[in-house]
Amino acid sequence: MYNSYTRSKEPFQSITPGHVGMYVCGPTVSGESHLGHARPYVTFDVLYRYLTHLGYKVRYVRNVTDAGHFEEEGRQAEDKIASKAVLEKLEPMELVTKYTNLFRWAMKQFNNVEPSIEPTATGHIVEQIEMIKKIMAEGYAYEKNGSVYFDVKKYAEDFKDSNPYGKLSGRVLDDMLETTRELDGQEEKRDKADFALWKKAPPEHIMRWASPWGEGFPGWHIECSAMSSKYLGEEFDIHGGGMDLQFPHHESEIAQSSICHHGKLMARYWLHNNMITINGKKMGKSYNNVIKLTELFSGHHPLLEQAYHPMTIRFFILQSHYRSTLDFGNEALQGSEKALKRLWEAYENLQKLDATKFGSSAGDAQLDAKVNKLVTEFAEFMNDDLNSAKVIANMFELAPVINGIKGGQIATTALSAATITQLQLQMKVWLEDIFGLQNPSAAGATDDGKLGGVIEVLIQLRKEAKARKDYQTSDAIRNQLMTLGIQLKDEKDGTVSWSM
RNA sequence: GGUACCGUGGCCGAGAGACUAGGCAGAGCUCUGCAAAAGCUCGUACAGCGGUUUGAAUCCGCUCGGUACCUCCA
Repeated sequence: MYNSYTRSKEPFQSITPGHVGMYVCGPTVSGESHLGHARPYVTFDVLYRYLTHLGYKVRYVRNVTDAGHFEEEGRQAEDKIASKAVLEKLEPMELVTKYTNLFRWAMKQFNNVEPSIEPTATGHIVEQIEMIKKIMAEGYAYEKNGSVYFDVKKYAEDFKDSNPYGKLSGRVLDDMLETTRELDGQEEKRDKADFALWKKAPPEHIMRWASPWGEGFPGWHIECSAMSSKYLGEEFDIHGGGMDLQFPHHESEIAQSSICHHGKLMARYWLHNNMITINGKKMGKSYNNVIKLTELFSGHHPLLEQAYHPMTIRFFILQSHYRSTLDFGNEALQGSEKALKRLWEAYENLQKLDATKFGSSAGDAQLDAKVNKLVTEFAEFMNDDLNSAKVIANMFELAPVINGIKGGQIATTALSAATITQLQLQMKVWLEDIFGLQNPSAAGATDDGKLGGVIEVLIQLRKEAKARKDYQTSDAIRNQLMTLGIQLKDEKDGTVSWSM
């Protein structure tokens, strides 16, 4: 896997054989998650699933940033209606709970496995304060007016041989000191590059805790250092997150942790996913171009031509490499939607094949070898820096073979029973277990399969109409179901299948 | 301004010195009562200009265009 820290691909080797500790930076729950947030959590979910599949016991920690300096989105607009705003004022924890729940709901829609631990920043104020105290005791932080800042310059000098400041993000401290920028609280810092460990809370600030330095709240970076070491130890295997977190967030984490843990580098492998873009621009709050996940699922957004199923999004993400930017577009998403549908139907066709009907040897040795090669390559591609795009490309090369067997264009004697069995197994493992994909057209779980029963009745009626050559009736049934989004297909063997 | 990165056929997107990536859309054909689905076939792309090389989309240089980070950010 590609390690951002060393800027090279490295073979993965866990610190403790058989075990993996993985920390992924979670969301800031001051507002609703958007499409951009889907990428890291799908990407690292697949990594988690893959490592688990490989037999590792993985402890996956993904934090929830629910403390800090933020206001509810849209609040400013509401403030214009001043009197109303007072009445509708939300308790900070209420706000944070609302968006945390919404985030978890969205993760479930994506079929992301729940992390082993999902620690919240507010639940670890004590740990963060302790860590700040330690950094101060070591002489790498100073207090000013109730806020505590990290002394980057001192760290950079003392740790230049172990974990040099700027190594992860490719930054030169001297260059950074030259950038002029007016920032809040800048005048309190000894140096522009310093960052806050603890911030004094102004009277109107919604979240505040008591600390040795007065009432305030933790700086953004300290939570990850504190919580990762608490649950994964001073050194763990994988640290993941979006590329935009590389600096200053991850750089700061490294610095804080190095001081508290005797110069140990907190994580061995640093993985960063690239951004989802929209018209070539990063999707982000500050660009005013976000599409929230709820909007994506419902289709209610001016940029959306239709609603998109969470599995379409998941598949869309997996069709590209995680370190490339991925450009959003209706045409692209619709392409993914159709592609996934076709792939999934091929997969279902495959699982319906009866392996015992295949011979012990392959009638078409060349095709048989090709199939085996394509399947073997799944792991090869995934082992090369998680290239899910290539794995999926192989699956699409297998689809015509599967459909060909079903459709009769390929003889059942062409492939050996062993190959079919292997194909069935591996497709299941990769599609469902590792990629975490699900049938995108599955009927809602609520109808208990009643819909299927109803459709079977209609299929039977249509069959009878067809038998007496009453094509008007049979076509009417088919067409009317089609307008409801249910498609009937007359199969070659006389049966009728349907999909949504 | 500093530091990286990117520019692939109508769209999305792999690849990275010689090999058809793949998907969607489009065209033709086969099967079919019709349709859909499925299968088969097709497009021969790598920003531009130079250079290195037997050979470059892939390496080097320049030009043009774009993005990200340097501030909260997935």
